[in-house]
Amino acid sequence: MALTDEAIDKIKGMITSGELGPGDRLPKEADLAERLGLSRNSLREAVKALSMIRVLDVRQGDGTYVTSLAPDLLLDALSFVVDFHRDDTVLQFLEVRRILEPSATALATERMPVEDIAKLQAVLDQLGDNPTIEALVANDLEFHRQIAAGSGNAVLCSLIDGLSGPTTRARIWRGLTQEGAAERTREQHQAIVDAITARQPDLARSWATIHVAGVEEWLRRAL
Amino acid sequence: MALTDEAIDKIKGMITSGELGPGDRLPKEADLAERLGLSRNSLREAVKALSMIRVLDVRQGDGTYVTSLAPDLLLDALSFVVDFHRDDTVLQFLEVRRILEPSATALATERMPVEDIAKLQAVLDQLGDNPTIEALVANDLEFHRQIAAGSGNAVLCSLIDGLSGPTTRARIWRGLTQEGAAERTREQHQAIVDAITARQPDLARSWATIHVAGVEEWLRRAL
DNA sequence: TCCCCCAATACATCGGAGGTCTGTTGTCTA
DNA sequence: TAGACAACAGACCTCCGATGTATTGGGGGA
Repeated sequence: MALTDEAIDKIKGMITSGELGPGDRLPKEADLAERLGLSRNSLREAVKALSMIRVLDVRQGDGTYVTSLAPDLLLDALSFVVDFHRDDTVLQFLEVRRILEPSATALATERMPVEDIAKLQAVLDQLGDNPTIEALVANDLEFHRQIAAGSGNAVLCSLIDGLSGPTTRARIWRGLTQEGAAERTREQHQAIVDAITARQPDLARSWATIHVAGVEEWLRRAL
Repeated sequence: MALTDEAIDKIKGMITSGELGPGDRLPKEADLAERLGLSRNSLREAVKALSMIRVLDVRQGDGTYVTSLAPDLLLDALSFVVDFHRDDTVLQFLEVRRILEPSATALATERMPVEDIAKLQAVLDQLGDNPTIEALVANDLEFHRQIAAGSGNAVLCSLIDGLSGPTTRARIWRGLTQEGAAERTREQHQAIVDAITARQPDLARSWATIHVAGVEEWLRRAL
């Protein structure tokens, strides 16, 4: 195994063993390099890799710290990864979303406080009459994010959020190529909010399924 | 933005733009560094980060290549990330598993070829009478991996695989075996295989739900 | 024709130097 | 005394040049 990978494992070990907790500061580069028995350059590669996946937070002029290790932070890296995928695998991501999103919506129906439901409605309302494609997509993203957050499960939330990345592009194309899509999306979003407001999980789940399946079906035909 | 991060973005751009495809070889370090306008050391940090998440594959003495970019490769990094989580967030991961695994099992029930079902049964059979914890963990991992693979969705498969990393699983098993849950798990595994063999998706889904929920419930009590 | 050796290639690792950013401290002024 | 400014030290950022090491492919010998 390469020296750098070893260093990564050792730092990982320092964290998982509890020697380093969230928010703790690492020894300075030179000291840590000496302790791990490698050069600063090699150590920096290890630290860079760990900061990429949000495990470490390096601040120039200050020091290197362990992040909060919150699930949403760590799963953030997911969206970076899915960016690399080409159109043919996007369908698989969408299939997974069709599994996750309905469940998240059902959970949100049960757990979401009334005031958050109001915020959800507000998101829908703030969309004007003739929004741009970008505004539509941004609004859609925000809508689904709030529902995912309403599930009360940070892991589920950021997973859905991350998976939505690659499908975003697809939605933009959809908006460009399919005229009635925007209006239908709005209707479905409203139906989901209504179901949540009425506290009917199975109805909310069904609408969410239909909503995602609609995008999926369109994409399947388009490819 | 740091120079290294810029380099990461540029390399990412070279791939997403199609200039570099899966399997392609990158220019050698010195050339690429010059082209991107930075030193070799800084470039190496960028390459290291990208190879961490399996986007690049560096081979000493040969060169640096773009990987296949297959979903399973890229989501592999997930298990690394999951390892950092402590017991309190593991519950959230398990909750997500309880959403994904039943659906994957149901999909596998419909799509899995007969010979793969036989292999699945073989996995269960090859476990002896008094297995070690390591054997249990490995067997459990293999069982669920084969089912996930049977769903025919690589993204779903590696997501499930990554969500309960070996570390997490081992930790859970260590606790479970102390309560003699090994036998119950084996029965549930068998029930899942039976349902798949009978091609009854709803039954398979239910067993999978029960199976995951059992672990989840135990963990909830243990914390 | 086959096999072994070696030179070329490319990544791995190292140590040091100069630059830049940040937080702190000490001083000056109102 | 309170606030603002300047100097300082600590820590990361970037680069350079050199040496070590693994892989590959070609040339020479049997």
